[in-house]
Amino acid sequence: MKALPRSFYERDPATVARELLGKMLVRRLASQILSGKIVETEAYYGENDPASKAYKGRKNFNEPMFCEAGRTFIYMVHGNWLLNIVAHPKGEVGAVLIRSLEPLQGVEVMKKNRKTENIKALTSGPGKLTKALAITKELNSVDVTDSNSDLIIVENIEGESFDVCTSRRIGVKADLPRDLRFYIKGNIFVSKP
DNA sequence: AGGAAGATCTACT
DNA sequence: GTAGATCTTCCTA
Repeated sequence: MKALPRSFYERDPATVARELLGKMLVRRLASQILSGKIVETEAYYGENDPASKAYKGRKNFNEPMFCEAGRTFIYMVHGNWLLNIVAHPKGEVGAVLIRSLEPLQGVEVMKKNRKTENIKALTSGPGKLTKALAITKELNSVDVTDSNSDLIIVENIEGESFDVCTSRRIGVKADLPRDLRFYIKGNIFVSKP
């Protein structure tokens, strides 16, 4: 299992968000592996983006966004942990929010974590997928390019193709006049078609 | 101390 | 399908 290189994340957040679609997110637990295909993402910038956590400058909790690309940035909103991957060209600030996954390995564990038998409800939303994969603040700032990490992102199984759709970001109070949300067309695990 | 935040679940009109 | 309560941290006063 080979993680994507750091250079993948050292580009414009929107580009990274677009290209993360179809990649595999792998969560390594003590006894098992949980994984899912990334089907929905959103890009966030730094000081020029009013919706970004980094908008009001560097704080303790958003520290990772200002650091090396290719790490996680996890924070709590409305009682849910949300998973971001730090992504930006060197010297800039930005991150990509993982909004939903398609479950691949460890579905039974995910069902237990989510307390539901409904496959469609397992990972079809940013707060849901973190519960399903047992992602909490403990995984904040983990390096997803290091194959030894408990959370990594790897290249997709080859040969799969799909159409990409874009839209405005979801749930954002003050959005930029751009489409910064990307998702796989027709995938049932996308939170909002 | 108080309120806002990238959301989710439930229960209804 | 929409509306409301409630989820848990971190920020600002």
